[in-house]
Formats: sequence, C-alpha cells, structure tokens
Amino acid sequence: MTTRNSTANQETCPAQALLKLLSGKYKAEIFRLATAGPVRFSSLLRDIPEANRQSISVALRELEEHGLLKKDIIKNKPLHIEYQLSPRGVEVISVFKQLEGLIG
Amino acid sequence: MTTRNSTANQETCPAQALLKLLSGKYKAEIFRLATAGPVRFSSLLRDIPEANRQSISVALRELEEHGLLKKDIIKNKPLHIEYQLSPRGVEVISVFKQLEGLIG
DNA sequence: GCGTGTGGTCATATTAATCTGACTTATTGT
DNA sequence: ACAATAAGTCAGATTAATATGACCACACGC
Repeated sequence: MTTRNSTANQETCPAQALLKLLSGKYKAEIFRLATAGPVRFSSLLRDIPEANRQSISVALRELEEHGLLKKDIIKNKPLHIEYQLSPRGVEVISVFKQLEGLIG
Repeated sequence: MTTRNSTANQETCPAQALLKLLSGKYKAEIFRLATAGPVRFSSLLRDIPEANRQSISVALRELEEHGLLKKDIIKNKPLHIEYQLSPRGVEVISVFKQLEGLIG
C-alpha cells in the first residue's frame, strides 16, 4: 500500500479510535456479559448465539490488545482461559452506561 | 433479503445501535466541528480533507435521521444549509468527552 | 490410542462501509 | 445567457468487517 494516506491515518478525534474499537458487532454484548464475571471463548459462543468463532476470536484479541480485557489461563481441572475486565475495561463500562442513558 | 435474521437484528445491548451510529469514519470529527458552531456540507469537505462527498452526505443524513443534528435552510444571501447539534446531539458530546478522558 | 472438550486458526465467501468520478438542481453573480 | 457556488445524488469500484466450514493443538478420561 506504499505508505500512502499517512496523513489520513493520524487521529483527528482522540475518541475515534476507542469508539471504533468498541463498535464491533459483539463488543458491547461481550462487555455486558463480562460485567457479570469472567467470560470464556466457549461461553460467549453459547451466550451470543448469532455470533461465530472468528468474530468472537477477533473481538477478544482486539479488546485484550487494547487493554480492556485481561486474559487468564486457569490451570484448574478443566484447564481453560478466562477473560475479565481490566481496570481500563471497567472504566469503559461507564461509557456504555451513559450511552444507555441517552436512549430511554 | 427475505426478512431473514429477524432475531439477529433485535438489539442485544441498548447502547449498540447508538455506538454504531457514532462510529462512522467521520462522525466524531463532524461532532467536534459542530460543537464550535453550525457546520455545512461544503465546510466539512474543506475541514476534513480526507473525506469525500458521499461519506459526508451519508453521515449528515444518518445523524439527522437519528436526531443528533438539526438541518436548517438559511435563506440569507448565499442561500445555504446548516447543520447544528440538537439537544440530543449536545448530550452525546459528553460521551465523546468521557471517551477522550479514558485515553490520556 | 481414541474420542471429547476447550480454544482457537486458516482460507475463503459474503456483506457492509467507504471511495471515485460523473452528473443534477437551484441560486446567484456578471 | 453563461459561469460559479452550494448541496447534493447515482452507479460502480475498492476496502473493511463479518460469516462459514475445515482444520489444528493440547489436555483429559477411558
């Protein structure tokens, strides 16, 4: 892509990047479920029946990379992986709350 | 599209729809410019040089349809059209502010 | 060593968002 | 009458997001 549009990529609005990160098709729902406790790949697939593996996988990776979710490997009996809200993730909850307030 | 996915369309998270509306490529920047006063189609094209007519047009229409911008036809000398934040639009500003706060 | 559960990846479609360039309609200036 | 400005629309191309189905690796129970 010949490094074109190098200017178009720089953030105009600081909120833009975060907004885009949060706006994925299942991100809001993942956050919602994560507020009730740690979530797992398979539990999300169950709880969001219209979602697919790929999308859940991408969403979890993006949210983790941006520090909103924390990934934990649980070595207990059925060894598995849990994702929970990081401190930054918890902060984001207030944004969702505010958005909900603007609707009703 | 044979009315399929009627279940997939129903909102899971109430914030989801609003989040998606706000996450368009230039929406945040449009809001930012609109806080400084009424904006116009042509002024947005100038002030967001990387944007194109179509995208600005679609963004303005969507934001107006969802009641975040108010469209005014100004009959003064160079007859033109202005878009300004509606009361609901002003409320949304606080969401952007909060998002910005989560970054720094 | 075989099947099951968990947590994915990969290549490939399909769908949605954005871009491009040509065109339009109405108003105004000369 | 002619050109310019303002605010778009439209068809078609490109790019990004999401979906589908096949596949993979590891741990565990049997």
